[in-house]
Amino acid sequence: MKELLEKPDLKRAKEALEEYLIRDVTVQVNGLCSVNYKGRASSKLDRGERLVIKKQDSALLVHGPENYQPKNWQPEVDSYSVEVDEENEELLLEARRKNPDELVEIRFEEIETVIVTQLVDKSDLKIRGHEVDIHESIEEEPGIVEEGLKVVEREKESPAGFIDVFARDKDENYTVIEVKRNPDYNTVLQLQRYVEEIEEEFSGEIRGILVAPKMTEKILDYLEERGLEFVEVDMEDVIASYEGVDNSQRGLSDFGAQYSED
Amino acid sequence: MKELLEKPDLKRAKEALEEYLIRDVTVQVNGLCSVNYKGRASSKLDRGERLVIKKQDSALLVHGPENYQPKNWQPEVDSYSVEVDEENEELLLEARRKNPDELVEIRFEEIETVIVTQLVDKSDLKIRGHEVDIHESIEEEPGIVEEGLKVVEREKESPAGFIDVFARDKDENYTVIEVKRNPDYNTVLQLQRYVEEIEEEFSGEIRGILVAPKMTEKILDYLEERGLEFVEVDMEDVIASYEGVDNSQRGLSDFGAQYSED
DNA sequence: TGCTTGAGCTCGCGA
DNA sequence: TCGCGAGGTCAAGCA
Repeated sequence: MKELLEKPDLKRAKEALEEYLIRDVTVQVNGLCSVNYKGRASSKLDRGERLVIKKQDSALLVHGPENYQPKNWQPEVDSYSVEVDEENEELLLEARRKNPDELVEIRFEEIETVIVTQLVDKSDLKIRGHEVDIHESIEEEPGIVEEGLKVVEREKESPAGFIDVFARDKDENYTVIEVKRNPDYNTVLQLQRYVEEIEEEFSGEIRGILVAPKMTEKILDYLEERGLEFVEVDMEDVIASYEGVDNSQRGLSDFGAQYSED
Repeated sequence: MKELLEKPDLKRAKEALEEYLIRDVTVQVNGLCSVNYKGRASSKLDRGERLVIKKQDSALLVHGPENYQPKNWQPEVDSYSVEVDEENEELLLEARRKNPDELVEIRFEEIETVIVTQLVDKSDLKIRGHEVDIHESIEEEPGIVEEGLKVVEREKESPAGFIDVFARDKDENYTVIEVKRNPDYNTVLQLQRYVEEIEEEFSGEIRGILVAPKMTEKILDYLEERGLEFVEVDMEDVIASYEGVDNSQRGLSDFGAQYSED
């Protein structure tokens, strides 16, 4: 923690905010305030006790006592300014933003606490079932797509672009695999282009498989008209195989131990 | 403020959380934690310093150092549980939810601060520029759409549905006004139907005006092909006229006073 | 309760 | 930089 102020007067709060709002820290302010927003729409929030958060990328959140969503916000702020109006006994915090041109004004009458921290979070949210994860799962466990499949190359370059997974099936046929979470007509055309490229390179019958967690009837027709195939991956399979990917990063010796902890 | 703990040990933190998570208070926890989510999807958030907020309606937010949106969340939680694992020296906070069946697990290794407040906020966010507000603005100030326009009826019933605003222009021509924030092809067809209905009822040339804050080229063509018109309302105009609507609710005698307070 | 639609959507990807 | 699509979308209105 960098700083913690309890019931600071507005001048003291202003000093802290001026110092920390522009720095790469997270600031939490609890206090009685009213809020005005003007920009893409316009909103007015009457006085009430709220939690105001400035994040390290300058995003601003004004949270009321309820709801998942903030009452008022600014995804990224270009410039902050802080003023104390001694006459009205209020602290005015302005968060301006261009493109779109927006302004959030927060008028504090009382400030309960100011907390300044620097959050360190190198990890990223790994949502499983996303495209890149399906790739990894297929590389790790090609049996998800088809028994006997052996991955030759991943992200293989071709004149038409990068091929998600390039493999050979149990009969040694070259196979192009395209992975999409939400396949559409364009996905089919792209896969077709890849197959044509590979047919030129390897001069033979090349299979093309679209791998996705879901499929529509129309796109399936479109796919089959072009001699291409579809394999549905169950999200559960992908997640299950992904557990292994996660743990394999820790080295094989303690793989069993890690796994049994779950 | 109800309570503020600085660097509590996990047992002390558990006591506080058990007491306050289920009560109608807002709890902010800064600490080093990892998060698992399983439900509609599945996600894993490796250890990192985060801001965890439990709001008064039991909503849960896990904020990282960046972005407007939380890394992980639960809009409303059915039940919380808190356990301390003394062996692993961690505090496990579970937020369960049914319909959909979801679970967020937060494992704290260190807790920097726990802040408990009760936020009181009776005001509501009034977003202006929404459809209903544009209606009100037009009724209040028809000049926004066109000079000399007089409103005859609002929400006029017709066999094709309710007409947003029914008016006469400065030449006494009947005019059908359809208001949409995000107009599409269907909006055009609806307006056309209204105009046709009114033409039957009043047997004459009827104007149809689509009023919206934005418009695309294609929909504009579609509109004009049908002899209909488009008026762009600037959000600023709507908001400006709306100030009057707001204040008029207070009664005329103190209108000036209220207005000058802004 | 379930479905549909809008959102100050936000966010990320690709052209 | 802009446009398009996805989201654990969320949230409100309505059948």
